[in-house]
Amino acid sequence: MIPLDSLNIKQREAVETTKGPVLVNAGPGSGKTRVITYRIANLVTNCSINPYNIVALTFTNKASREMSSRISNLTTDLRNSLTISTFHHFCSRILRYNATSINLDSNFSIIDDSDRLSIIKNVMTELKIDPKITPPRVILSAISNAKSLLLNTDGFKANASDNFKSMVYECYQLYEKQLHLSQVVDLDDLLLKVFFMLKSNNSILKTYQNRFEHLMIDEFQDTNIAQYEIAKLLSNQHRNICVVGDPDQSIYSWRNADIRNILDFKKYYSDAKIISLSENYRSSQTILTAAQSIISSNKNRIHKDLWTQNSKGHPVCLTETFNEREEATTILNEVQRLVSEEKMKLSDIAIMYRVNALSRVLEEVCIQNGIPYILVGSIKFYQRQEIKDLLAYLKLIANPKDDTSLIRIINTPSRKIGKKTISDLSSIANVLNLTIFDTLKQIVEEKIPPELQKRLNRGSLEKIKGFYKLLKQLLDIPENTAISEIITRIIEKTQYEEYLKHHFDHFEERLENITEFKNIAWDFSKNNEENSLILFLERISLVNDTDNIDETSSEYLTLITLHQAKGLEYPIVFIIGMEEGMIPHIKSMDSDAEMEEERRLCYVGFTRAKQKLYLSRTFRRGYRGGYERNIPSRFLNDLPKELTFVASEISEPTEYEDDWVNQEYQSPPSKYSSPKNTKTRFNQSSKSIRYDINKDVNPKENKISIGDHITHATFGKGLVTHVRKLGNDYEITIAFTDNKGIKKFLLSMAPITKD
DNA sequence: CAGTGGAGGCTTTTT
DNA sequence: GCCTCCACTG
Repeated sequence: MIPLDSLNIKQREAVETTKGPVLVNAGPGSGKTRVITYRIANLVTNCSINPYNIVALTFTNKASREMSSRISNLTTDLRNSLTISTFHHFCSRILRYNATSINLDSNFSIIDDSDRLSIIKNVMTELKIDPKITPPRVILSAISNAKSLLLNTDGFKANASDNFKSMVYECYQLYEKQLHLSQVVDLDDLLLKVFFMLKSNNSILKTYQNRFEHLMIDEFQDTNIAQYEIAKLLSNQHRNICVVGDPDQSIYSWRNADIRNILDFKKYYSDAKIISLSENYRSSQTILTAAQSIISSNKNRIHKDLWTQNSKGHPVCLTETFNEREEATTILNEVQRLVSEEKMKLSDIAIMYRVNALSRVLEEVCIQNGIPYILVGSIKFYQRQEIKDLLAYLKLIANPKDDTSLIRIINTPSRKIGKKTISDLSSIANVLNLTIFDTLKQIVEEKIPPELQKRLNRGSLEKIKGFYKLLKQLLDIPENTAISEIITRIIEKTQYEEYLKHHFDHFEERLENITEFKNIAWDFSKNNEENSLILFLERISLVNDTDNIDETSSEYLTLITLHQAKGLEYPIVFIIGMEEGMIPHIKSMDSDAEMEEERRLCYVGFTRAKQKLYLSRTFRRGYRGGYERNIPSRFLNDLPKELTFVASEISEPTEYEDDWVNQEYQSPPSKYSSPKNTKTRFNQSSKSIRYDINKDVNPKENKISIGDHITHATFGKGLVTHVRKLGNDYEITIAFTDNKGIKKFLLSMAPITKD
């Protein structure tokens, strides 16, 4: 038996209501994952349900791994037959298993975003749609949106009421035609095709309905219509469906997550038991109250009162700095202080931001200060050019019909097959209604009509024949060859390394990436008995880079976007860029719905913090080349003043500051309830003075500010990283180039000149 | 065909 | 400010 007495009453109710539909409205840190894992353990151990009959669906691989490992901590030996998977993985399996029933090759590959983009660009060219007037991404997202709403081309046509929609419809049709010809699917298809398969094939539907007696969905607020409808279909026989989510943490509506699912759930399952988890185990009272004060301004929301038994904790600290460099320096000083004085580990700390671009300065200052950091998901491994090239070769070996992959590598490494030849080849393929690979085959076997062949001149003909020969050699690699070995052969046959060395400055890094890729392939073969290339490719298509964060390491500071931070927690959280235009983002300002999502995003950020929450804003931020004056984020106005304090000596408005300090925003009065020493200490480490490039106080001071490049008589070139007032003088910190280190000087004494 | 340079663009990105 | 796309030239 699994004891359930460690759960609170509500959690226990959610775990023990095993029959019928259940909706769990779970606030942040209220033990959401705990409920699902205990529920599964309870079903298996206490209710004797066969794990084979249970499925739990998540959104990320990370979440499903976490769930698996937490369940195996509770009970033994049931992970194997349990289905814990992401929606897409789950559907991919169903689709592959039953592919032939819908006229799809079970070797189908899954295309990524950039493949989709290049297909849609071709489609648009064919339809003579100007990509400057209608960006391909717009069409693509319209199609993706349609698929998420379960509109296939026929369904879309019925709704194509205006000019834009009929244009999208034309593109959608051709796009689908190309996908079908290539025997590939996009990520949305995994859901759409499974839905229509289940809907139209009763025997397949019955098989799965019989099997899945119990179905659970994590992060239900993030489901789109397609996912929800699939879940409904699957659970309609046993009706044991349990969904867990938090509408206040819905931050992916721009990816078609649909909050209507929660409302519909209550309507569709009128007998659903609705359980709210409102005790928070994660954050201090102060953090929770601050977060509530942000979210409670949303009008379109179901009211929910969170509470915690945790102590009041530290006040929320707002730091105000002049610009983004000073912001980074101030925050990283505090990070170092937390590590050295408060015995925090770097892995306890995360710095969060709305847009990726904000990580740049943080990175620079981390490097200057020697702080190791992990930048979550910036340049993605599988999106690197060299990896994409090799993947394209692998995909082509698995499925030679895959035109997109073929076109990607037909001239990589260079085989002197240019744009003209490729477009001639595509047009021939188009006329014959064949894939490019089959067209090449026909050409080599001299089976194509001479008037078509004439479109290619003799030179191009020889080159593409050579390419076909190469492809044949790759296709002849025996099927049971280890994937890493296949990669090695591809590299040999195409002389890919020589290509890299010849074409790129930083080829060493690219070679390292390839080695890493081979290692991944090797690991995969080791852990999967069937050495299937298709499964390997599927895994990669459905894996994202966030999955690779190593949470066990204590060595690294985390830099992460607010979106990516959902589902994570850290003892210490910094959120930077609390400015109008940043959070809330400027693009969300003309829509109430989007503004509410920004608020939820901010709420998600706040509720990641367990012990201490720091917010930061700047007066000016160098962003996109400009240097903008910033108004504090409207969300700061919602914070209870008694819970916050401002760690800044530069926030008091002066005569030349007035124009960029928002009139509405007032610095909190100094009677904060914060422990005095906390404030003082933090201020010591951030005693940066306000300096203004326009102000003429001292001619020398005017010359030097953070970010300036200077030359020192002894140490040479360097970058000013910090300026702070020291008596009547200024202490400046300079990071020198050529590994000469970081040194501090008195401005009046230092033999420096500005470059 | 390949390599360069200027113009324009720009949130977030679970799978 | 940086990256991507394309148009032009060798």
